[in-house]
Amino acid sequence: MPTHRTGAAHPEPPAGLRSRDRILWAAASMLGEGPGAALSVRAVAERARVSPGSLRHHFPTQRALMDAMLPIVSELVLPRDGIDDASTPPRERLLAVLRRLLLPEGGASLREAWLTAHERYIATEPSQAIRAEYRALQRELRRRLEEVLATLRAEGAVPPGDDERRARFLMTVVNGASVELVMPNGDEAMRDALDALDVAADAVLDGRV
Amino acid sequence: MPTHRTGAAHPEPPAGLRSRDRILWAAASMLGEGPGAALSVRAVAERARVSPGSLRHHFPTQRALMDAMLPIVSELVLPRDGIDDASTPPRERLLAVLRRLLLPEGGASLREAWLTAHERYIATEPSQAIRAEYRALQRELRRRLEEVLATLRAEGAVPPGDDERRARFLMTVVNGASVELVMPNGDEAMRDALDALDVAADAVLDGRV
DNA sequence: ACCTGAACACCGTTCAAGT
DNA sequence: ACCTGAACACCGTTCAAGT
Repeated sequence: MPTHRTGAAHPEPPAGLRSRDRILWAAASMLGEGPGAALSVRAVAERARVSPGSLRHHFPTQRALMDAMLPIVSELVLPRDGIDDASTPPRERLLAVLRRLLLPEGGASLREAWLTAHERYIATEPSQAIRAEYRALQRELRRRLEEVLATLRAEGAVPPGDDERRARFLMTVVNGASVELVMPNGDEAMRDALDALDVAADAVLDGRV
Repeated sequence: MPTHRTGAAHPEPPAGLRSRDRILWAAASMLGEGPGAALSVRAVAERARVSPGSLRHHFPTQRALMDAMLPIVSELVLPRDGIDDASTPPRERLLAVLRRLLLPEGGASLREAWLTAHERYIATEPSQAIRAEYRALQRELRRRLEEVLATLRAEGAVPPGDDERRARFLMTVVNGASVELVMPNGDEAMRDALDALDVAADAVLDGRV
């Protein structure tokens, strides 16, 4: 029985794209085709009209390709900021903050961030200074989250309550979602992570926390 | 360069075991060896002193083998104590399950567990088999969580709703709390982690999710 | 029924060779 | 620097053939 590789009806990369961008385009178009679209080297390379070797030249490992895709995907999913923009609903503004906490700024790789954090804070017994550094960082992030909650509370979008506790809870959920993104979950990981943020945001906005 | 298959020092299956049980024994012993031990057909078959074909005869798919392993593994991690004991309040029972998910059984170190998970799933590019293993394990844990939710729902302690979504959310919170326990937070970390579980459990029990 | 081992269609990665 | 395509060492699965 012949293979399914009939050469038919593959979407073609837009003309004028450089090889590297054709690869990103191909991977994006395949991710967009829903779960089950395996991002295999050969499948992506074929759609990008590029050899496997060329793909490997631009993205030395399959993981590197995935890491390069994350910012692109999240850019499509993430709304713009505007935390003080009272014209956008409070829920959207809170979610935007949580999503930005979840995904590193500037297209940095989430996996890189985890490798660094692991090395620095877990693998080797952290020194007193490093412990302090970590805690200061966490405190700052929580402080900013509390600010956002205070803003929303001033608008009446969040009922009175313990903002610090709420912020801690939201941080925990963000951390959990982050773990699940860096673990070898499937293409549905991003959807699940964002869904967890939705649930947490709703719990806070409804004064359930 | 020669392969690593030196034929050396593989643990031998206990004598007198039937072929099917040798396979389960081999898979269990490999899971117990920590990172890098992929549950591939050939590796398991070799350790079980059985051909790949024979393995496939007893377990028609790799997924079937994993499914046969999971109850064994998850029983070690998540013993189902008094989940059906209706004399203790539902909230306490749910919290007990979440806390057992948070903390490794048998006094094992949470940090050890993280080091292993990091090594196995993040640091080195996980193979297809290891990815599948991780996802199967997560699926099994979530399934057990759904069972608990269904039990509580049958008692009227949890309003009707999407139990799978709730289970996913609870897993995310547990993961987040776990990260915060292993990170160099202060002595308040345990209090905060347990508090996050409280918040999440309340959100679910109140039908807020 | 149980088991063997070769074969098939994949996979990610490496690499000598071209431009 | 960029790209090719073959080759390597895996993977899960199938299957004719044996007992």
